[in-house]
Amino acid sequence: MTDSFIQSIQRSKSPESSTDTVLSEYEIPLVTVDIVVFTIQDDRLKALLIQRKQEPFIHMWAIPGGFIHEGETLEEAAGARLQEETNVHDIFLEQLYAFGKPGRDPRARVITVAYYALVSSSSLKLEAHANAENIGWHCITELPDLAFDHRRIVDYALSRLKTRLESTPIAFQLLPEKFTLTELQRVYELILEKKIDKRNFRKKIISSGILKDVGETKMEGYHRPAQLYCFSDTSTLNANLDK
Amino acid sequence: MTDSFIQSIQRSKSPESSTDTVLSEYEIPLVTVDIVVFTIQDDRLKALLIQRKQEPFIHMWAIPGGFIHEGETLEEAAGARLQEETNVHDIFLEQLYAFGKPGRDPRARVITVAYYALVSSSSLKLEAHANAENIGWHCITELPDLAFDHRRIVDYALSRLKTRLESTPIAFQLLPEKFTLTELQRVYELILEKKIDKRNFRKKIISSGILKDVGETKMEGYHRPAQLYCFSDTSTLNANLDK
DNA sequence: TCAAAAGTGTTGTGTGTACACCCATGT
DNA sequence: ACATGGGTGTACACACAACACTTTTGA
Repeated sequence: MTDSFIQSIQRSKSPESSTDTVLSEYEIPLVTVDIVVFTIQDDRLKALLIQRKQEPFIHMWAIPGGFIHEGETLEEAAGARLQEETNVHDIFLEQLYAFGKPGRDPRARVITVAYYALVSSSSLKLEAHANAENIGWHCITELPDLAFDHRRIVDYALSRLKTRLESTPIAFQLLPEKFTLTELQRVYELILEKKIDKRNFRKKIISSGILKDVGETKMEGYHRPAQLYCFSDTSTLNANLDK
Repeated sequence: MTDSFIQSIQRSKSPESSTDTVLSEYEIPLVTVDIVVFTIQDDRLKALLIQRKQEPFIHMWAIPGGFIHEGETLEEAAGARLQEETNVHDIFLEQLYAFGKPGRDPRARVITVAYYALVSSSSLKLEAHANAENIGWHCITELPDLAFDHRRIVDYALSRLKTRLESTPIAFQLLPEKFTLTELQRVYELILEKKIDKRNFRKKIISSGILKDVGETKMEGYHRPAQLYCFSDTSTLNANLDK
């Protein structure tokens, strides 16, 4: 995807050149989308990374992404490239920021529109049958060195996720449809990286009215079972401005 | 700028075609920057518009913008295109959002990275010697029909401006270096479109510590002169993530 | 009966809001 | 002396933070 497309552009547009900044002659920047995918797995907040098989940054890890195809909106492109590389689909996406500093891709002028995505811990079994072998979840506290400016993009995605979590109820995107209040609180604690008081948390969440008590309980271990809740209003979450 | 460049691209890349979607054959979207420039003038919040001289949307109003040149960061491009069209320079810029829905420009696939800018009412004498005749400030409550998806961009810029104003002290960018508390309060009222209590406003601003009392006063009319203040810390405002 | 997590209330502190009068100035 | 906007303090409501014990279950 990204790599082979850049190579084909380089071949078709400038066959005599083999250097880095081939496309800058045309003054037409290329545009990609890159996606920081978050999930919660094994009680850790993790991001999805793919190990590169080509230069530049060969063998380094990168976030998934690729070029925008004809007829796609930016958000559709982000969803489609993600599905091609990971098989996850129909997930929460929000545009983060456009990164376009000259030199961020050594081959050409590439502007990327970065997104972040949240996937439920229950739906993430779907990944790992991608084309590449080396694709995996990495704890955000222990990321390897990343290709391009992807470290900066991940850092910004994380900071956006934190602020969003304090203003809108997006935590549900990281949980299965039915969840306990303790599980929900754990999502907040992992993202905000701080302990939260159980009583205050429950009071705030319940009084906000965004939860529905599904009449069921969940047993886990040898102790009192927990009430299951679901999110009541998914319609308010879409923040896509470009449709 | 945008128009002549698209025309030259169309000529050079596809001389036999004279239709709208010339560049989509190459699947390479073009990238522009567009800027919503706000100021306060005559006790109104206004945005800068330029009347188009070409198709499409000829004679309609649009926000300033243009293509990204070689070697420019996105923010530099926004500042440069703005200066070329308006002569304002060194102003506050913040990236808003990337708009890239297919069809938003009928000629070609164009993705725009939108910015908003704030200019001081004292520095805005500089405009109006631009190349075009029809460039001017329009009250945000009485905008004409805008070209492309510019109305949506302006609306989003305004909503971003409101939320930024409640979280960070950017109002100073719309005022001269020295200002009175009443002038500052008026900026808040015009942007947030609501009356603010004078005592509560002054309490909050003063206790936040972001203002410095310059020892001077300002006389205006036949009444008690007002204290002048300036903003104490301009270093915390830059939100550019791409540098 | 024990272990382990679920569930529940009260009190203090700080932040935002509502509200009315005196002050300094030029004419 | 008056008209005009500049400048100030207090009381109430509400949101947030701190904090400890009882309940339910399976083993």
